[in-house]
Amino acid sequence: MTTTAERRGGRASERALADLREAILEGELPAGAHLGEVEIAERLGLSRTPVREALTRLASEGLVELEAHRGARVTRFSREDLDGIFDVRLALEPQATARAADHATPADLDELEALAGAMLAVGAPGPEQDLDALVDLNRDFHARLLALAHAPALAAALANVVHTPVVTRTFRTYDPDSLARSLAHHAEIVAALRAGDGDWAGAVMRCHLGNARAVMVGER
Amino acid sequence: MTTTAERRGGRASERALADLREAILEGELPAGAHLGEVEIAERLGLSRTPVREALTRLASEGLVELEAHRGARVTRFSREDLDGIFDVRLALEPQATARAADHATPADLDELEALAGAMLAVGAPGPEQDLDALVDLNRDFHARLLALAHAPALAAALANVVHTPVVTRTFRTYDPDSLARSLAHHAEIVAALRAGDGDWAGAVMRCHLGNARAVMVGER
DNA sequence: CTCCTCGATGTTGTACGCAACGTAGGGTGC
DNA sequence: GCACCCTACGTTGCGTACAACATCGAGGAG
Repeated sequence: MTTTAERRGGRASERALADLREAILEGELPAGAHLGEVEIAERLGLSRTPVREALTRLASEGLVELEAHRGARVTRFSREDLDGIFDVRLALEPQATARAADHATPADLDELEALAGAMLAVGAPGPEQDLDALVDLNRDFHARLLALAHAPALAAALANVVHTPVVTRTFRTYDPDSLARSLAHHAEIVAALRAGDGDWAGAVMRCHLGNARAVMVGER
Repeated sequence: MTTTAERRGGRASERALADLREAILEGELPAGAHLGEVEIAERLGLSRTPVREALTRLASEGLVELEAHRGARVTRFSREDLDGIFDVRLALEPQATARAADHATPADLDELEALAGAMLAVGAPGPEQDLDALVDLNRDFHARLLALAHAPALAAALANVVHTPVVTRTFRTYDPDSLARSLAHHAEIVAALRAGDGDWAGAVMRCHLGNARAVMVGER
């Protein structure tokens, strides 16, 4: 969501960026892994140039760390880092959610509700449960919500720090109760937006983040 | 303050980044100006490669916009953009200021006080007034304050969006009363921190930003 | 045996060259 | 006279080659 820089490089550069990001977020490239430019270039069938550009961007997003003449490493997120990220989210996302109430059209709300519904269906305990699908749906939901706020600076601040995917990489760490709460929050946010009550929506988002923080960061 | 990515490229790349950033913030490269890679490369006596890397980073910071096969342009900030930036600052900087109260040592406070004092001296009306020096002092003050919060994620979120220098490019737009208030706020923040009162310090920062917003954005 | 120095090796940093893409201008057809 | 197409130009995107730097290992001196 580096809005403008994202659509550079018709093909290769963008592909390298997307592939690397996915590999990191998917856990395929574990935290602390060394990323050699040639290694990645060969792996993707590209030259070093676009790979280098992709690494530069990932570094500015904070997903990798660059050390001069020593290559790049996948960033290691400590418990404190994660906690700090939740501080930022709590400072910004409720506000964004509240603003979404002023801009959301009925069509927008229908889409959000569909996502929330899908998450409830996919996340319900039982043999049909698919926690991986949940990750994508969740990402979509939050992204759309953020877009509805019509606050580009706010969205940029979040995008460049939160690494939502890192934080929301998996729902497997959620215990059943927390997961149920999380899914219910999405639906409640839509309800609040439908009611045009930004304060309510923002409050739900705060609950949502508090719940997530407890799961991911643990005891404070 | 892209902490890790900043110290890449022993010489040329970093130089290009710094020079370009300064040129943009100084107004030497006006908003909307077209930035050709070869043009900049020749101007700095470098190859296109480091220039290209610098442009990529500036784009991810939001200072320039990249259009595929069409080059880079200096970002144009609208009034709404500026307003949105202040929303982010108001959401994050008071919190950071409050946290600084927990970490600041007497030595830190002395340095902050020195900066605040220098600003009062340099900013006082009269023949000695130097509004340009004020910009650097102000940048220093806010940067140190942010560092004292010990909240890297928060600092990163701000750095990647606020472009403090863009916002604080000049104090010439301040009327005498607003300027006096602004300078007094710095001193009051130090006082609040010395008292160990994070809430107070955060409140002053909110005032500080509200005052600045009124000057820079105008009527809401 | 330990420490220091020096070389070998692999990496990143930079420069340059070619190809692809977008744009603007002139020319032609209607 | 106007609209459309086609060509020529300038730009960026990518690949490759070379140079600079950092690290690690071996060898020798103390």
